[in-house]
Amino acid sequence: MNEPSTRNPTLDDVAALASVSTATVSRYLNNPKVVAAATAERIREAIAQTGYIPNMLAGGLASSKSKMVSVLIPHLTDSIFNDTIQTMAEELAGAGTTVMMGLTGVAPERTDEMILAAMGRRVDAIISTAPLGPQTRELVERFPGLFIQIWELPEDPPGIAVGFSHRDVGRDVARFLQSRGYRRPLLVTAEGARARIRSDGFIEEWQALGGGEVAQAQVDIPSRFGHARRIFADMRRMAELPDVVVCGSDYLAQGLIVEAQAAGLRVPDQLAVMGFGNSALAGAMRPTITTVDIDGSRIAREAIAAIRHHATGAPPLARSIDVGFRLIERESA
Amino acid sequence: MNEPSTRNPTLDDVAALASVSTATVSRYLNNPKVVAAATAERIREAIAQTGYIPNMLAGGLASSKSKMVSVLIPHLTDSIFNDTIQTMAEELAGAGTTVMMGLTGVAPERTDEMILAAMGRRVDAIISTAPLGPQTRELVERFPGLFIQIWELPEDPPGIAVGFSHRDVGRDVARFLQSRGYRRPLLVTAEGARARIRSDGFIEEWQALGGGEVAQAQVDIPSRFGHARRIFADMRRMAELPDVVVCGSDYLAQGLIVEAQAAGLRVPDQLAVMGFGNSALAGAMRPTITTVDIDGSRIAREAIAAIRHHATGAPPLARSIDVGFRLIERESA
DNA sequence: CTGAAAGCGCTTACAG
DNA sequence: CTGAAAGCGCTTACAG
Repeated sequence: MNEPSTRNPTLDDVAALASVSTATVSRYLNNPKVVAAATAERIREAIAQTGYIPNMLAGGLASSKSKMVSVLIPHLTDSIFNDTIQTMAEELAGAGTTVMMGLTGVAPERTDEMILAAMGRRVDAIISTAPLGPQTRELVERFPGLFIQIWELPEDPPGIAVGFSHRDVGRDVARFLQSRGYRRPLLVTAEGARARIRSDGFIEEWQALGGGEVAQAQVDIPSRFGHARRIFADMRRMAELPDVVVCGSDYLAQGLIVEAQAAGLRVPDQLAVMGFGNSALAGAMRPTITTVDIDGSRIAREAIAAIRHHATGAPPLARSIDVGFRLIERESA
Repeated sequence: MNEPSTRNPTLDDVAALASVSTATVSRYLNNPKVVAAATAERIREAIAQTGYIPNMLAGGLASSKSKMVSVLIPHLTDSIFNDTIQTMAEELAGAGTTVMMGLTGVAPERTDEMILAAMGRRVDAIISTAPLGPQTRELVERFPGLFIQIWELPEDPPGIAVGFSHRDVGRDVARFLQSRGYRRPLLVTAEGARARIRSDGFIEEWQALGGGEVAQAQVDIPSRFGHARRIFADMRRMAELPDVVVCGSDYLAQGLIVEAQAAGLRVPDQLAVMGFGNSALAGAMRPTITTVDIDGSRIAREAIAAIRHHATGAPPLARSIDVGFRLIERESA
């Protein structure tokens, strides 16, 4: 039961105990069906007896497949990406691949650092939610694995992209709100390229449809519940109150509903609120929040499918995968 | 400018270009001050020219220091651990260490899998929020790195523990609520060992202080905003309405406030609500949420300090680090 | 301050 | 189906 155990058992120990070569043990580990049943049995026993745990650093070095994937997100708290990451981590873990998490924050140089770190670990893929600057792009071009940009669809992605059109989201929301009869929207935009594109899309369509001026307010990224107090306070100082507030996240939308109600306004009658992301709370809030559903799990699954496809050596099936979005009408707008 | 670049540049390429041995380049990379200034300069240039990115798989294998840390949490969404993970990832990244994220879910066997994966990658430390079963414990005992259990303080942790006493939290909350004059608490407990210990502490103290029966309700883990509807509906069917609901998270507390208000109850006058975790929304909600603050960032920093200390080869300074907690009185209870 | 060389623990053609 | 052997790209005593 108790080995001398001064050091970790290695492949050699297992091979010796099973009276086979290390090559055979390695094959058993990576592709069990190529070894004879009787041999496999002996190896299995030897592994159990030694308590062998394969050293994936060595394996990765020898095979130049690290079975690691780097996932880059700006932050964790109130993150709209959580479903994507969660699905990613779960599905990959099932396949023996682990997720290396990189928090890029808002500063673009952090993204470069994290990509460098990922490349240093020879990850099989980098999945990034961060829009790339020109410098980062150069770096990524040298990455031998698969680079997947998610949650947006740039014109000319360095690797492949899995996401949806933020401009179309903005447009659809504009069309929806006008058809509902709203006339004085307030657009609360977080810093960041994607939010800006949604806003542009909104304004474009809003005015193309004959809508008037669009009021705007800024919050820092990510747009959170806590932003609502200031936004609402500022709003009350406007010459004319907006009739609908378009938020960059369901969290902020929730915050605005709370503020409005605390001030005695009925939602949506006196103030409508629209969210983004369809997080779980959107359907559970009172009133339930009208929002835009993004299938974050599907983004993860498409990314993983692309990674698996890439692993076969085949060229990508598509450079851009559009998972679309769905406007969900509920009570708040 | 454009190398032939059929393969990644290696240490050898850099060494050759700088006319030094690979040993010297390696030293420059890991401990720059031991190489002569002039040599360092040549190496720096060679690195820039080749675009060399060190292969940390090889480095880790040779040095048996992977510069990776595995962080195990049950899930990402609405997670009370987000601050801890965020701080951890940020501080470690600054030191060139990366975080390998393991989502253990609720099933204990997933935890074992993730620990095995971490050991296979020869991580320097495993930081886990999951309470350990006997089987896992055996596994952990063989882990040569530092095992850190966080968010709780078990009697006899396999490595070290950084957390606080959940029992004391329960007791303090009981004492606080009785002193505030509440008499009919409803305890909403999530599944999971820690929540149970807080509940036990609460009930113990509540009754020691002469309080009567404590009503209880169950939710699955983690306790979320969305649980509130059912809990509130069930509550209304109780013979006598509770006067305070003690929640396992601020999210659930928020949900109950929303439900109560939607039903026309004033919080806290007709129904008080108490949260747990002091997430950002607790201070921003209306009414603001009375809760228990856990300094998640500090837990991360203490864990990192322990890892650094461990790296020097010294024995741990303490097996248990209690970061405490703070009851924060706000408006909701 | 620097170099030659062994070694870390695997994988993978190649040959049988 | 299996083995011998080279090689993956680093680090680190050891010696100078």
